[in-house]
Amino acid sequence: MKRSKSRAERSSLMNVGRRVDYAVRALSYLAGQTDGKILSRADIEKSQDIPSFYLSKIMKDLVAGGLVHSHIGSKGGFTLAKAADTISIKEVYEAVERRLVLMECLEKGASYCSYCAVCSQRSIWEEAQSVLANFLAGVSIANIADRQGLKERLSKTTMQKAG
Amino acid sequence: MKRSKSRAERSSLMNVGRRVDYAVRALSYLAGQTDGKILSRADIEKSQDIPSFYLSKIMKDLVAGGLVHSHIGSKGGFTLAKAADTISIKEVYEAVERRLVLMECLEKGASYCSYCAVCSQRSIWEEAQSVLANFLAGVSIANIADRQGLKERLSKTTMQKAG
DNA sequence: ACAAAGAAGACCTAAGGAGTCTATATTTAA
DNA sequence: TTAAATATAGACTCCTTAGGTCTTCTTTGT
Repeated sequence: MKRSKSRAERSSLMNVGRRVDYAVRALSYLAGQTDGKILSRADIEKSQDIPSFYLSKIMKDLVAGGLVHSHIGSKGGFTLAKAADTISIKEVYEAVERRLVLMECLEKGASYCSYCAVCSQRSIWEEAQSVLANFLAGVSIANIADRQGLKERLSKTTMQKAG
Repeated sequence: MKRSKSRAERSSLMNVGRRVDYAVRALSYLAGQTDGKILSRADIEKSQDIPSFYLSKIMKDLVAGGLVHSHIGSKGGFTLAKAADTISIKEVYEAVERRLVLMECLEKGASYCSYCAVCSQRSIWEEAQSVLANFLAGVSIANIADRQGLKERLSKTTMQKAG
């Protein structure tokens, strides 16, 4: 019974691409709402210039990761599941991509590289990884949403797209 | 006149894959030689369990990056171009992959994301990137080659492959 | 009942990573 | 002078993935 690989089984390399970008923007936008207002996918997509429908896959991961709540049905949408200052960028990355791992051998061990047991590179990447992970664990969505008054700019201009 | 994209123009995302792994192993192996002995591609490939011919593309990048010297012709091969303790892992990464950049917007700016000017995520990834880059700039091939006596193990056992 | 949402997942395209191989230029050794 | 050994350069394949689009089903508010 063949089944497609889940996200977690796939390549475990660092990839900070559009998914992460969109996820952070969506979460920041939700964080900027007053009294936990429910926002629909289409609303978020429009305000953040995210391609139509693409966000649905990302929000699903954020829901599964416990970062947002979804509200099904008419007038439904999304809200943050916890305070913005308790959502770290590391969490976001891991929710929408995969565990934060720099090199495959760090997850797969000898099944990836038979020299694993005597490898002197391994500890280097392990350290590099934790340096990075610790940094990202220390930055929250609130840090981003508040930074330089982004919240105000967002609500005032509705982020009109630059030329 | 169409030409294929150079490595530098391609996706600029972090990718610590086989290329980097092989490059580090090859350099460590060269570092472990006495009196700058010349080693052929095939020799390095065998000793480090790197797929046949694959190393040629990697060594080309390391030569271009000034990390190794090549010696063409019979009895030719490769030697380090500078002392192992002056070759950082960051240099190696950038020689065989691309500039160390976590998120595309950090290189491409507004051509990647039109919100670049008001983006509050940007500085986060910028900081994360420099945290990582600084760490990798502080680790050298010599650190890896010497670590836990790898040099001795390599020369003694010629790295017999595990089961 | 109906409309407005999310959930789930199929589908497509382009690009990139990994690996293989061949033709050519260059150098050493016999 | 010739043959062997070697790097150089690049074509080529295979497969996976990122990004994006769309459709169908289910749930919910009015």
